Amino acid sequence: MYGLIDCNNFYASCERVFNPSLNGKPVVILSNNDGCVIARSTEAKAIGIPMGEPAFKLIELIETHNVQVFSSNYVLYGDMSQRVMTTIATHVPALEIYSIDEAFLLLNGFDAIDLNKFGLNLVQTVTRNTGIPVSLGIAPTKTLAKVANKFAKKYKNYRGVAIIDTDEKREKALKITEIGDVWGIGRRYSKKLQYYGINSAWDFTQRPKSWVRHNMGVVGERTWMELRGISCLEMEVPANKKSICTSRSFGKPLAMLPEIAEAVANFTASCAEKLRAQHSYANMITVFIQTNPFSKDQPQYFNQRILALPIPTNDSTELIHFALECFKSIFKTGYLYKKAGVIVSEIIPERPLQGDLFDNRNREKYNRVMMVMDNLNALYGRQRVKIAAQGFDRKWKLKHEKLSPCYTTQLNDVLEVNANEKNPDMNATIG
DNA sequence: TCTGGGGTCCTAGGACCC
DNA sequence: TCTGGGGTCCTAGGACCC
Repeated sequence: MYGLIDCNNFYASCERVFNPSLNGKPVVILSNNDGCVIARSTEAKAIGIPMGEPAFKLIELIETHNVQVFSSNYVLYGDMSQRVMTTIATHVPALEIYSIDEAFLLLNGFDAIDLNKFGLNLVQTVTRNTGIPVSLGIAPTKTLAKVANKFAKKYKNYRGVAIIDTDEKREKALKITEIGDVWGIGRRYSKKLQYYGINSAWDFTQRPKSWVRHNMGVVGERTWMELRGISCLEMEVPANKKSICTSRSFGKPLAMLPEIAEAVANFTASCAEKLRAQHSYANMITVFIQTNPFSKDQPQYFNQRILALPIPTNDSTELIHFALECFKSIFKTGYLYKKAGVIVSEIIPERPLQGDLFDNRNREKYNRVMMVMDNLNALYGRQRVKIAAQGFDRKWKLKHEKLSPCYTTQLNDVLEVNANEKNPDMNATIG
C-alpha cells in the first residue's frame, strides 16, 4: 500500500504556527513580487478568493473581509517542510518527498497493522510536533492514494485519514471524483475526456485500455491502470536535476543594461550554487529577457541565447562570464524589461570530467575559491561573499512588502542586518 | 500601478547511419 | 522496369506536476 500525506493549506499554516492570532481568519500568501495568490487558508477559500488571482484585483475583497496577506517566505516554508518530513520519516520504511508539502509513503510490511490507527497516529504526531495540520490518503496505488487524500481533506469525520482498500470503496470514491481532479489528468485532457462524455474518474476506468492508449499515450494508460488498482508508479529516489532555472520578475520595469546585467549575474550565481550543491557541472547555459506581456501599450520583446560551454563547469565566475556574454548579445535598448532568467542544462556529474587539452584555466584553484565561498555563506548567511558582478544595487529586486519574519532561521537574519548596518564593508566580493 | 517560479516525461518526425 | 531493413539521435511541441 502507498500513502500520500499532504499539508493542509501549507503556506498559510506555516504563517499561523508562529502567529496564532491568524487562526480563524482568512489568510492568503502571494507569489514572488506580491503578484498572484498562491495559497489560501480555508476561510480565504470560503469567501471566494480564487487560486492564481492577481492580488490587485482582490483589494476590495481583502478589505471587506479583513484578509491577512503575506508575501511568500520560502525560507520559512522550506524549514517547516523539513520538520514535517523528518517527523514522517521516523514512522515509515520509505518516504518520497514529492513537493514542499507532499510525500508518498511506502507502507510495505504493514499487513498485521491497523492502517487507520497507524494513519491517525501519524497525522496527530506530525501536527503535534510541527504545528502543521496534515491529511493522509492510503491505497494500493499512488494515484488512488492521491484520490484518498482528497477525501481525507474533504470530510471532517475521517479525522485526516482516508483509506481505499476494497473494490467497493474504490468504485464509490472514483464515481464522485471529477476526472479533472485525478493526478495526471490536467486541463487539456480533462476537456478532451469530457467531450467524450467522461466526467468522473470511474467513467474513465470503464473505457477500453486501447482507447486510452490511443488518445493519451503511455502516460494516460498508466493513470488508467493505477485507477483500476494496478500499481505502475513506484517510489522514486531523488535524482539530480537535469536542468536548473533561476528566473524572476523585477520589482519594477528596467531599461538599462547594467541593472539587468546585475540581475542576470545574480540568477547565474544561484544556478551555479545549486549545481555545486548537487555536485554537477553544466554544459549549456541559456539566458532570456522579456518585457511585460501584460502592458499592451508597450513595445514587446522576448529573446534568448543558448550557449554551449567550452568546458562543463559549476564555477560562478565562469558561468557569470558566459551568461553576461549571452545577455549582452540579446539586449536591445528602447524596451522596458520585466523579467529575466538563466537556465543551466546538459548537466553531468562532477566526476569523471572530460577536460580540454587547451584549457588553461586553473580549475583546481577556482574550485577551492567556490568551496570557501560556499562555506562562508553557509556559516554567515546567504550572499555574504559574492561575485562583484552581482553588485549591490539590486534595482531588480522583488517586491516583498508583506514578508513575515524568518521565525525558524532568525539568527542568520539578525546577524546579516546588524552586519550590514554597522559595517557595510563586511560584505566581501570576489572580482 | 499591480499578473510566479521551477521542473519532468513522452511522442512524432526528420536526419542520419550501416 | 525494378528500388530493403534496421537502427539511433535530435528537436519541437505537447502534456503534466507542485
